[in-house]
Amino acid sequence: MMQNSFTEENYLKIIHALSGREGLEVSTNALAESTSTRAASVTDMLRKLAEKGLIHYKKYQGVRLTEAGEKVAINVIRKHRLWEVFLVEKLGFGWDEVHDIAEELEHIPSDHLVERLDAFLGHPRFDPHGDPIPDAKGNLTEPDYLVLTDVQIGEKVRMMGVLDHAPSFLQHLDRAGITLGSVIEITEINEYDKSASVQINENHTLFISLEVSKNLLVQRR
Amino acid sequence: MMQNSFTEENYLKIIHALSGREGLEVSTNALAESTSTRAASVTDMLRKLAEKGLIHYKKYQGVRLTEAGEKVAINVIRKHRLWEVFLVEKLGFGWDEVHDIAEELEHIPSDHLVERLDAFLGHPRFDPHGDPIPDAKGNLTEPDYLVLTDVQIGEKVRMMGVLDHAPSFLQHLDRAGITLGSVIEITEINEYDKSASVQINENHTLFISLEVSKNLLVQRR
DNA sequence: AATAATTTTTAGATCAATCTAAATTTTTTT
DNA sequence: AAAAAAATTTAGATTGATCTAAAAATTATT
Ligand SMILES: [Mn+2]
Ligand SMILES: [Mn+2]
Ligand SMILES: [Mn+2]
Ligand SMILES: [Mn+2]
Repeated sequence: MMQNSFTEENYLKIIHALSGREGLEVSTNALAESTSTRAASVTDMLRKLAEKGLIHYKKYQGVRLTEAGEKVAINVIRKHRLWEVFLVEKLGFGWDEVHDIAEELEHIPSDHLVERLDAFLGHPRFDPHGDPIPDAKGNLTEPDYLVLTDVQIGEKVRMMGVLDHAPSFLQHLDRAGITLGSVIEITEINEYDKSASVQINENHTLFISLEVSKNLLVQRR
Repeated sequence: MMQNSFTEENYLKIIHALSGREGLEVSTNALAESTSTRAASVTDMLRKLAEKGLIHYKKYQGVRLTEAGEKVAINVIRKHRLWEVFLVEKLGFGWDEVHDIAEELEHIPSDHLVERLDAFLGHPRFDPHGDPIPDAKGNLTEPDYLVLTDVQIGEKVRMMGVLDHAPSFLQHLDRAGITLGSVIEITEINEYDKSASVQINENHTLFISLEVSKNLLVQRR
């Protein structure tokens, strides 16, 4: 049986991400957007992936992953996140620098390698952005965090992840002193623009915009 | 300026290997052999590499690397060997298991990554097979070892590297208890087939065939 | 030096992944 | 329910890396 190409793996990973935990149908245009290609190219690839039994595809109806496709996608995600842990924990990269490199490393095809890397890293459960790492059997459990916009004034929550993975956002958090595990207390919310004053780790206060709040995943304690 | 593809990098690396330290011309057929492709495909690729200024190529005359091509080739070799060190030293792979994986990892394109990996590994000078690792500036100095067939009876030498990198050969050495750094003393050479009796680390004796002797690099002490 | 053998290149396809432009289908609006 | 708009697919090209078969150039042999 033939291997999947980088391109195919990227499609599967993106379909997984876009279909969310409910496994909704993903549209051709959404994929064109995410893969930075044209809709016509997406259609071609969808026919191929369907051919290989990796997606359910009926013309004009959008796509979902098959069991087989889901397995491939989750394995790519596992590799991506393990490599990110390696880059940050072992090589000293910042969390804002690792995505693009992991985007390449995730396609290195060796089960043996992944399992040894996982052991070397101490079987981490989360990547540097707080995203859960699927286990060797392909189980991926998304913890149900809340978005900071759903938190009331006075509540103390813990920062557990981000929705936006863009370097610029991560660097913005660095400058604000917000990292995974930070304790955040909302002290004030401005009605006008929903910007907020927050206290970080009970020691410094700062303003954050709605844009930032919308991209922070937190947990009640 | 466009990046070099995996394929181009592999060609450059192979041209480097085949042209040896004298920088001899490499033939189309030799490349076809090494790349497991047909001569016609090689010709196509050579035109492209010449176009990009990475090789000197005149039809029917064979090829040599340009300065630019040499630089790319050495960088790929540097990455290959650093990743091999990582796989053996950090992930616990055997020296017979790492070549194919490094063959993929060598193409991951990030200078930042290579330099951090190099530092993480403690700036190793040699890979798990005894091959020298080029430095960050692209200096690659081949130590001049001798082949075991050039050693006399009674001489004690140190095992420094291998000419054959095939897993089967490396496993054969494992079974024989010969590793990098082993002290080898030739106690007898059979005229008929040039097989030899050798003593390893002053503690055990064994027979090795000419085939093995021809592939062992050693150093006088 | 002529002929034969070998090596290398050219010609013409194929396959994967992409594109643009045009056609078709679905969805939304009137 | 038509018409208009949007989304999707098809048709036909292009590019990179490969192939086979045939032609051309080089090298070796008589
Ligand atoms: Mn990727
Ligand atoms: Mn991540
Ligand atoms: Mn390679
Ligand atoms: Mn090696």
